[in-house]
Amino acid sequence: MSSHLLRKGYESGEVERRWYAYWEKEGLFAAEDVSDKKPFSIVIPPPNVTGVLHMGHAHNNTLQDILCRYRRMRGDNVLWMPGTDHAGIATQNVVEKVLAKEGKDRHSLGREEFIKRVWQWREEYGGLIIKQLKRLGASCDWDRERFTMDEGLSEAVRTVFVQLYQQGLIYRGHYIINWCPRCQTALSDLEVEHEDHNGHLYYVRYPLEDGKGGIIVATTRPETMLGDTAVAVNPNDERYQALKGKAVILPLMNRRIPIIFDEYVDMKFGTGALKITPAHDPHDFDIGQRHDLDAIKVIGSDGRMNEQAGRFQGKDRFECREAVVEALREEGLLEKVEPYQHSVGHCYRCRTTVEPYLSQQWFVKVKPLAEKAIAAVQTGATRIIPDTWTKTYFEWMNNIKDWCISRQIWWGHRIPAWTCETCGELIVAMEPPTACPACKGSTLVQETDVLDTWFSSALWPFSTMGWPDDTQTLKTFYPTSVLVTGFDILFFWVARMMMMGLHFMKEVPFRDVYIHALVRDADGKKMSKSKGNVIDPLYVIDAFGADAFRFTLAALAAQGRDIKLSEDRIEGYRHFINKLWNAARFSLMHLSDFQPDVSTQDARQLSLADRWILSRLNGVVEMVTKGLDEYKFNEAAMTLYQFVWHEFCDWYLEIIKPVLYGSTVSSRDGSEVSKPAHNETTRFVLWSVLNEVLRLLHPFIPFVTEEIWNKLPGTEGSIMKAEFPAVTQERHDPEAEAIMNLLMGITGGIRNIRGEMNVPPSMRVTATVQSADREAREILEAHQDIVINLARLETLNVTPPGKRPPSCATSVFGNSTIFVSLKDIIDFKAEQARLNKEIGKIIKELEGVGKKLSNEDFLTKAPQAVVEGVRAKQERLVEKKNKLEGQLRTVSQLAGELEWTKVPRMN
RNA sequence: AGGCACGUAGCUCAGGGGGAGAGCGCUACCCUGACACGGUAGAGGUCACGAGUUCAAAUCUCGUCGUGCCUACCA
Repeated sequence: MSSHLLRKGYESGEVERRWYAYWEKEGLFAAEDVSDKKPFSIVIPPPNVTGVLHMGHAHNNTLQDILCRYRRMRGDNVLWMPGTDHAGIATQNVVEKVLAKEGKDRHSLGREEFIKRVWQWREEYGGLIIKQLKRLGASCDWDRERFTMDEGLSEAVRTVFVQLYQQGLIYRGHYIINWCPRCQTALSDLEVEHEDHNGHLYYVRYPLEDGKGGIIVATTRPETMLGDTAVAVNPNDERYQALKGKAVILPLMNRRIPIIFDEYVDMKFGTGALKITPAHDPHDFDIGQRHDLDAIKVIGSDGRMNEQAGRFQGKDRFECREAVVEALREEGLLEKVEPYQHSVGHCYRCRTTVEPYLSQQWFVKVKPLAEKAIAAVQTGATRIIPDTWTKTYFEWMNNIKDWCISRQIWWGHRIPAWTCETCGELIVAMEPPTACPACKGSTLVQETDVLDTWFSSALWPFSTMGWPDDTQTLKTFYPTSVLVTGFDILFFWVARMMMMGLHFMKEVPFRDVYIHALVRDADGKKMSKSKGNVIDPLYVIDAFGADAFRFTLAALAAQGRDIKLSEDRIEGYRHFINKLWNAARFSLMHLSDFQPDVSTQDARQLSLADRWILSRLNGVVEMVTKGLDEYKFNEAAMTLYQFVWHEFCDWYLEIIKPVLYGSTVSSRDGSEVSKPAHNETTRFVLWSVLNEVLRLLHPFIPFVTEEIWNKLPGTEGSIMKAEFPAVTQERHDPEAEAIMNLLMGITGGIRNIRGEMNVPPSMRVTATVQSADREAREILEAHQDIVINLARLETLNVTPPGKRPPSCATSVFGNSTIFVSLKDIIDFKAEQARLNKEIGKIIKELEGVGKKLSNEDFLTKAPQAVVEGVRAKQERLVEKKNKLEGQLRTVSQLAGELEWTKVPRMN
């Protein structure tokens, strides 16, 4: 028998590379477009091409991989569709930075040339994250990898755009949008991140035109006053009734602007008078529309004051604020300044303060689309898990506003719209038109804007499968089974996929949406490069192995709570991988010449331990299956951890060692009895439990399980092709579990005494178990080997209740009293203390039980079974207490007698 | 401002109306022929606080405090 089947410690690096290459080569990740098998599909949340793998990706993809591997083993036809996202703004920024280093910018290159450079960049660096996903073990069908800028996906984008336009669900118009002066583009509402900001509330006096006093307005942005075209008050505001039909002179600009009356104005805020800047505030814009006011833009697209700003032209908007305030102060029009906290929007890409900006943009009218998306979740066509996110989803969907989809950047899907130079006709079409349908003019200029990246992402579940063609892939795999994603893109992405999927496929894009937690650092802070608290997944994989990393993520993935990740945790789970490795190493030492098909099942004579471990395994299969089916990854992972470490290793392997080694044990009368080498059954059980454990664990820790699997006799091919274990009712064996519980309890009692009384592990002692229960006695006698072996006994005596053996420490388990003979080494004082502690615990428990049983209401109203249970417990406790107190009396007496003697104590 | 989570052992967290759990850490003893990335035993908790429902509350309800997060057009 070779003891070198496995190395002493598991070394992940080489194993991972070898098996991943093998899986890919064998095409084990491939989905079948046509198959009799049940389809199971997931589309990957496409990472940015510019991205590098971070903890969020690692977590997200680990969960998806677990599901996919599990489903494959369950016999499903699994499609895990991979790909990346073109990430318009982010990618453009990255390439612009590269250009900047060369002393160029995109404008000097020109649009076409710039886009060429982006593609070049993508060829060179864009695949990085895909390689990193492979390191993690992701079993995506890589032959189907997609990119949102691919020809096929671009066609899908154009198709959707044209159809929505024709249906009146896309429109173009002048509105206030969020503008990033640095990125030089419009942003959607979602791309603006609000942050509280300590600013000021400035009170400014606008003199009345007739010179009779003035009106004071309050504002946080005095620089916008340069573009004011009115002052508004509430029509119900008593204070301002006299101002009807009047006008004020706008300070610094000396422009006459009217006082208007609008219900929007809050009488309780500030002075109840609101300055109106239709070109630089969304609400002012609405008010301006209602009152037919001019919209004067005073801030340019670069964030600097323009020619409309008079003497402030050229100043940055924040410099201008200071200057305006100063000028007002000089003119005596600044009434007061109060500190004021308000939230300010920032660009999600570059953190620049966003400017509300009036410009022509394209929008999707989302209300009609949202209605269907809401209904789909209400009817359960799509489930959101955990359910708590359903409410958030509805909340947002019900208050949804039109989506600004045009971006003034170059990298992205160019909007398929053309304007006729001759007559101004707007043409939206799949292909570039050759002539204007209105005037037949041929000078047509294409829209320069591109679409929001999320517009193409919204089509991902069907565009990746070949839509708008009616492909076999779509027939087989749409709707997808589940979408696994973080809540941070619930609105950005999930909600929009729901809308687009329902509209164009007439079917939800996914049956389930599993929303997982965010990975944070050990202190619960969001990981970010600027904070410097990121843990690089690649570093983790190198240091601890992909399996340890994956298992950690799964084990910590409790629904609805963030994951606080630290290296210590990962190290802890690496120990688990190592434990499994060594359990396998041990098993393989005894299985090297084992032929599972030869030791036929019908000849099996299962021992108690065999029956027990198989019964427990059966329970584990049930729990793991349930856990995975309900997305309770942590429960499945922890069940396996517990079973492998504590039941399989700590108990089963320890119990069968003597059988496997064929060693001798002492029988009750002291004679040596040699264990027959009939260990074929044991070997069979050992083999099958390990075999099944590997299959159960494979979705979580694919590499190490594959490595061991291939060393295990009687297995063929990849573990990926093995069946996921199924519950087998015949293995369920409550009797074996009950018997083992007794044996483990008695063993535990003896070990407790040994530990507490400081008996050296090397010393074998004699134990006596007294029990009035004949069945318990028979069990103990029949299985004394187990207790003798695991409690390190010289001898185990089993008798009916009787005289107390001398020089003993005592413990009680069930209705058995355990005596451990400590001849010459017993320290009566220590034993007294130990018994007192033990009795103290029981008294505490009895108090609680007693209180219940003396409560008349409990006895009459609680279910009969519960009352019986408590009664039985009380009886057990009283009996145990009596026994221990008897022992305490004896020991105290002995301790008193020996007071003068120096009792040797083992330390 | 509103909404949603969460306060359980020193730390990180499971659990979720009738016996307070795990991992890590800690203490003691052990290199026993798979594993010291190990073994055995042990210490440690008014389950945030206050009320309510109930025979019974860590668990359900309400409130308070604290901590996160999300959504908000009141300048």
